[in-house]
Amino acid sequence: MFLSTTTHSIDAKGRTSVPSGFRDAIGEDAAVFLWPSARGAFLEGGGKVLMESIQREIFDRVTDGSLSPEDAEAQQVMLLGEAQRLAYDKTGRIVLPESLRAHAGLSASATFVGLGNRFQIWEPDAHEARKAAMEDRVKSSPLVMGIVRP
Amino acid sequence: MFLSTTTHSIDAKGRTSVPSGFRDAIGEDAAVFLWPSARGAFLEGGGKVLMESIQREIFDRVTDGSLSPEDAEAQQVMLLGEAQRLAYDKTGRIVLPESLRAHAGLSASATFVGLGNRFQIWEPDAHEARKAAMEDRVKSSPLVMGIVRP
DNA sequence: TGAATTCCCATAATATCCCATGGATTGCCA
DNA sequence: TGGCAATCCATGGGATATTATGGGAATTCA
Repeated sequence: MFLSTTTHSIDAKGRTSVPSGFRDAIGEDAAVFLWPSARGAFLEGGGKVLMESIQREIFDRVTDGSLSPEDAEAQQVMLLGEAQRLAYDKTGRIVLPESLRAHAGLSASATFVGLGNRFQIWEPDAHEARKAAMEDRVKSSPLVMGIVRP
Repeated sequence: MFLSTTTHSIDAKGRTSVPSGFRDAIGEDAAVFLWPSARGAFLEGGGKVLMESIQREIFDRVTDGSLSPEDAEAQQVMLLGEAQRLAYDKTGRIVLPESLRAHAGLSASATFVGLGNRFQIWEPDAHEARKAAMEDRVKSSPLVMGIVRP
């Protein structure tokens, strides 16, 4: 499970460390999958399990009729087509390709945000701003804590 | 799994490199299978596994009645009949036959787009245009990233 | 024999590996 | 429970391996 938020530096070679907790969550296949979010200037990602779920969910939704074949292909192009598999080395680092860095406006450092089955990568300042917005929203949203099924 | 989008040059001999990530996804049988798409000016393709799935799916759909024998034969003629098996050499290159290059309008370079279990090959500019259209479609499409079933 | 195709080698750029370091945390034991 | 040692983690830098691609030699086919 991808949890907590940490910021790591991006060195001259474009390398950054995948948080060690994230690596534990990924397991066997020592790689993260990243793609530019269609919803904003940040990256979305996960492990092999997530990519396979996404692939299957798109397929299943075409089968059950909740997604047209055209929409499905659009999703595949923008998500699978834009995603990259980045294997990390023994020290847990990946090289962030220039295209991904550009999409998220990353330069000196990157903030990894765990969201359970997936995670996001933000430019640190952008994440601060977005977190403030999220905080307000939580205050006016239905209570989640306390009604979680045991 | 076929992922990400990369553009490779086509040299004077008609050669182009199969993206290294695609070669990893293909495995043992060092070859790609390509055919002209019936849906537009691009090529569709995959590995041996994909071809076998397609063959089986056509068969199964005739068996369960969701495809008439006549439609099945049409699919076979246009897909299996037009497909070519292209083995890549030690450096990972294939020669794109003239007929395929013509169908997709390829000249100096080719854009490989990974879509999970299969991929497409586009003329780079055509792919740019198509991607822009897909982006719009994704924004108004029912599937929202971030709610993928765990 | 000529044209096309396949094979092999060369190269530059890039990505990956490996070792090293310092800081922080954890564990251990008196 | 204080403090020392061991471990883990993030990160820097140099060495090594891969990748994409060009060009020439060898082979095949008609």
